[in-house]
Amino acid sequence: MEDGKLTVRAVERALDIMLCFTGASELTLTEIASRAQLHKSTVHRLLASLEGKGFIMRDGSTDKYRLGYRLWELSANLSKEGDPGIILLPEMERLRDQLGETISLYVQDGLVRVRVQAVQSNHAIRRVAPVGARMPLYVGASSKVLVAFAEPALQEQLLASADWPTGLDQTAFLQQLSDTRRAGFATSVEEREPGAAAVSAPVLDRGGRLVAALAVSGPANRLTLELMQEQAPLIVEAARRMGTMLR
Amino acid sequence: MEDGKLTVRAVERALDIMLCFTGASELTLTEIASRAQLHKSTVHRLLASLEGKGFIMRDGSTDKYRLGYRLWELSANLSKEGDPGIILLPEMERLRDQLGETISLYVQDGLVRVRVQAVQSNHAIRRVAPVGARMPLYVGASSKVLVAFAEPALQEQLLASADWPTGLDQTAFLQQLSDTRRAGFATSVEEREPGAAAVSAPVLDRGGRLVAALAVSGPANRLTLELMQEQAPLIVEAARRMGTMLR
DNA sequence: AACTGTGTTTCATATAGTGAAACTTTTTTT
DNA sequence: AAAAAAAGTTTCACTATATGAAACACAGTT
Repeated sequence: MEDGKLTVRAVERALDIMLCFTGASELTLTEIASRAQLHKSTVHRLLASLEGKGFIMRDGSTDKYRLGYRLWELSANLSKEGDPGIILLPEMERLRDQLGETISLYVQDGLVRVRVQAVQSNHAIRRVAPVGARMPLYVGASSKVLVAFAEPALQEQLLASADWPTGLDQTAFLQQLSDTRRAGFATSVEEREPGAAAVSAPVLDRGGRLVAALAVSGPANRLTLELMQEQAPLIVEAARRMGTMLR
Repeated sequence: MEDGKLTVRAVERALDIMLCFTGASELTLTEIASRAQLHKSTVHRLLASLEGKGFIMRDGSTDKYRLGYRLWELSANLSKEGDPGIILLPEMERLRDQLGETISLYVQDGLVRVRVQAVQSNHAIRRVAPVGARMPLYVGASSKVLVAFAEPALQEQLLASADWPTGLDQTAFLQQLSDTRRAGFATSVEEREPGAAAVSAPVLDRGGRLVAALAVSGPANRLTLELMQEQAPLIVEAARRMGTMLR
């Protein structure tokens, strides 16, 4: 073909089908066909293969397709001691106790970020509600970290996206990315949410690949820019330590 | 071919390659080829496809292949609020507080089970070490649950396995599976570990599919058979509630 | 330098995946 | 209830496409 890659089309299509489920919990065959730009019968065959190995399953009542638990089983292989979301929790709790603010962990997914783990500043009860929340990659400290340390292709994709907010300056954004790479962390004050501020540092695996962004967030009147600059080394260090826990 | 399934061979092979990583964190191309019974060049092409989509990555220093973080991202789609290992934690903590014993969550993976989450009876510090531990599917309360409620194919595979322990009666094992299905839970006393006992109940998703086994374990002198029978309904109910939290 | 072990690329071959269309089942509309 | 529309599934001829042998590169050993 035209691209120089030595690759298997059927496999890429099957993986694309799984990627269709980012943001959508269940899809019908025709929805998948339309999203992945494939013919119904092709999708049907690929789904049968995915389902047979447990990567896709069907909802008993709605008969729609959804991701299978095999993915969870395999993701337990990503860190030394099992599920990364679990293994990174103690370090996040330690940081929360140290700084007294809410700690979040984000991963990039397409052109959004997903909060995969969080511990609240409130010491009493763990608020699990916001885990799973999806936010744009355009604004916020963690977005800057996730884009700045990602592969360059993501930046281009993001800037070229049709969803880029009108009135958001791309040159300034690029400058912020460059600042983030140099400093090793990013801050944001009332970018995504009025009255909120955050500091964020990258969690890199042993190969130096970006895995997630660790963020400390709180009310802007408490988390001043000065305080965040001061606390940044602690957050960078915690993120570094979390990286070493991954395989 | 001989089986009636309409499926795509290349895709099944690619998925098999990912499944090679259960128990092994990193593998070389030739190791994968040998495990999956495929030719080097086939594996190479399939790996290139998997790597391109982030399902496989290469370790920077050793150059070996390992699973990619895309799997973790996708597994966040499996429960309503993100990573299942995280979302199920509060319910496990509640049960621990109620019964005062260690609570574990196991998923089946090939012919072993993996502890994907645990909360210790010790209230002070969460002991994260045993998460990720792998145990045989032949013995223990959770093994019985995982096999009893799995698809019948697993039972056959397990009984036919070359690793079946000599001196372990298959008829008795099948009887225990049948008892487990009828009762809705399983117990074990000093089966896997001397001096230890456990009760286990299945976590089923809304479609009734087995996802995991929830287990309460402790010293056999405290967890008598009578006490476990008495506590079983609580564990069954907690496992049921956990199932409803999954998508 | 010869050697075993990796990972990678090339290339002829026919297998194996493809998509149009036919067919069945389910859901919606009349 | 009947008709129509949509979703899911299977069949099948075709050739595009994945395959594996072999050859190539590129380490690390001896």
